[in-house]
Amino acid sequence: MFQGINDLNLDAKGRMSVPARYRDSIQESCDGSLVITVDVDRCLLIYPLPEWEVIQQKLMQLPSINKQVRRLQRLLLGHATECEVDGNNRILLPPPLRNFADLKKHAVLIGQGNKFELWDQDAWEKMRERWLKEESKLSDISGALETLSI
Amino acid sequence: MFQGINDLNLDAKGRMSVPARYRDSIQESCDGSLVITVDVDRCLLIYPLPEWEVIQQKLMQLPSINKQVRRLQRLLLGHATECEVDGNNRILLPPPLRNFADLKKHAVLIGQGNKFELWDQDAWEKMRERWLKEESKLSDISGALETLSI
DNA sequence: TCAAAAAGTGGGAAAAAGTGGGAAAACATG
DNA sequence: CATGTTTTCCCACTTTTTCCCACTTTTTGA
Repeated sequence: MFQGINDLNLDAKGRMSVPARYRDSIQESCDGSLVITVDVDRCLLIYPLPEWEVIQQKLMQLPSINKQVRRLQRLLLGHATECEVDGNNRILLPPPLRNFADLKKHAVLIGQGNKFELWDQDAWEKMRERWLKEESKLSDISGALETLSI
Repeated sequence: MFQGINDLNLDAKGRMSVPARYRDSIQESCDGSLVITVDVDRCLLIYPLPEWEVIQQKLMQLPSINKQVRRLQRLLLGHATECEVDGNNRILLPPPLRNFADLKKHAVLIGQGNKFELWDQDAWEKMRERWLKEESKLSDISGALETLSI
């Protein structure tokens, strides 16, 4: 179960060091084998390999005659790349994915349950500001959130 | 059950000392394991670990295809960070969270039942003034508040 | 009012994490 | 097949984090 936010720096070679607090958990769940792919919000998604395999199955079972499905398959399956954590607890981000998410030096890694999201720092902060503004404008919530008490 | 308001100072390393009156209760309910996350009002929320786990379950069971749900998950799960009370009864606030709530030296800790809220002092005072003004303008209340008797 | 205890605060040293970069290996190119 | 480029692996240095000690201030109770 991944959660929490981490500011981090990519080095000149495009490597990202895995925050210490997730190391044991990653080692245990996938022995350092991760799968990185893209998200429609222009960030990267990082799954432990076994978790990814579940998602992959689900995606492939969808009816690919459907345009929206086909698009999602192209994005997620098409960009999925397996990466290993190296001896210094870093992962090398493949250049095409790095470009997709517009990752420069400053990045943000966010735990999201079964996966991580990796954002360019500027992009993340802008997005977050937008959400907070929209959230505070909503005078009322609807649907699934109506009974949520935090 | 946490209640009450406390002025407190963060030290240069971003540590906050836990007010003496909550210590026993925190020790008992979670053995010093707390989870800190963010609130849409730009303060931090501090839960005893077992309390947080309930919230976490609720959040993860929501349909993440829903935009508003996804946003809430990103904010709450995405920022949730486990922290331990140290030997001197302090907790170290992670820098990304400290920045989010714009916490400087002077802060305010507010008991809110199953959790605490932690505000920057200036932000808290401004916010409170605003609420009081708005409240006095509203001639009537609606919805969930209609049957409340205080 | 004073002394003892508790709470709050500052800061230093050891350990861990993060970072840069070089050399060897693998790959690609003419 | 030789040469130049990229990739991978690993070493070593720097920075950050963690843990703990000690001092100051506040509270408590006699």
